[in-house]
Amino acid sequence: MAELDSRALDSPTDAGLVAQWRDLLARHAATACLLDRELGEKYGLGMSEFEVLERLVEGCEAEGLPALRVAELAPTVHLSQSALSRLIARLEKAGLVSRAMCESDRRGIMLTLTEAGRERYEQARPLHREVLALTLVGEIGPVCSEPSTD
Amino acid sequence: MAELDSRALDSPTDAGLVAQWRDLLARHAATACLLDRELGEKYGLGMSEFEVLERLVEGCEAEGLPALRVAELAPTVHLSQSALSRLIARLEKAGLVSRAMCESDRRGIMLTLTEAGRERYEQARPLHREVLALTLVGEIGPVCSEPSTD
DNA sequence: GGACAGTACATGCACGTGCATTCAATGCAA
DNA sequence: TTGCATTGAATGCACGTGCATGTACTGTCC
Repeated sequence: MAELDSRALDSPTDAGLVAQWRDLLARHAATACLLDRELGEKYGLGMSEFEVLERLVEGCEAEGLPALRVAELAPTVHLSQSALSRLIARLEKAGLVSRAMCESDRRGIMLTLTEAGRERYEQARPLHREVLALTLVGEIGPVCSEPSTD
Repeated sequence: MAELDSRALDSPTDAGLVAQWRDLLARHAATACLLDRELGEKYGLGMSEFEVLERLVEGCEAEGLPALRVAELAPTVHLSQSALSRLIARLEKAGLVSRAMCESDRRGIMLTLTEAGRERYEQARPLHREVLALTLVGEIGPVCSEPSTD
């Protein structure tokens, strides 16, 4: 007879899902916001910029190559293709990466981390880890640290 | 002698944090993207719009009041004050909520869910739960469902 | 009462994002 | 070889967001 109640209730399963989702949302918001603020303030990097630099470092170390294709990078960062393209343009303008045409497939773009790029990454990493340790451990506590709720 | 290695390595703790963060990022991206796409396509609601409607429904049910102050709503949605203000303006323009001056404190705004607003929420909720069930359970699997990676 | 700091919300502005489109290069088929 | 669908990446555009600011109102201290 539940259909008589216009305010349908969540099943226990759904309630759990919603709780999980809200916790995830809160953690994401807190971490992303703090990360953006801190990295931006101190190193001129956004969260995604840092992420891309990190993938670049890892990718190069893993394959021993000095460069990585944008197409390889794309699936690992959660950005649309256009957003990634512009992000890379920003990094290049900042002198942190350099774009070069890929010889084997001239549609592709090879990304190389510049010396400045690697340095910037190495400098920023401790702060990045610090933020994660701060926001990812323990209970989410009270409703904490929304954007502009310093 | 770790300082001789220019590529500092993460401590085991940090590595775990990073893994946790990446999982969270992936889940958030997948869920938020799908949620936005589905709710937007079928009910003309963004993820945050739905969230606000839901808080409104819950808040009213909890307090038995027909209205909620924006200030009460703010800390529960992970949006800046300005973003929330505009989101509410959108909801009002769509006829889903109505804004009224708060008598006890004339700076405040009382939000009321319209009949259309409640209906829209009730209609959209099953899809919302469906998406959560789809993206939140189990391992994150392969790098899945970035925006525009249909 | 009058001045003033603080709060609640709205708005101008710059910016990052996604979608749709465009352009170049590739692979395949006829 | 020519023609055509496909892929990699860049770009025009609209839109949602955060920051800084503005406006209205409240409470307090004098």
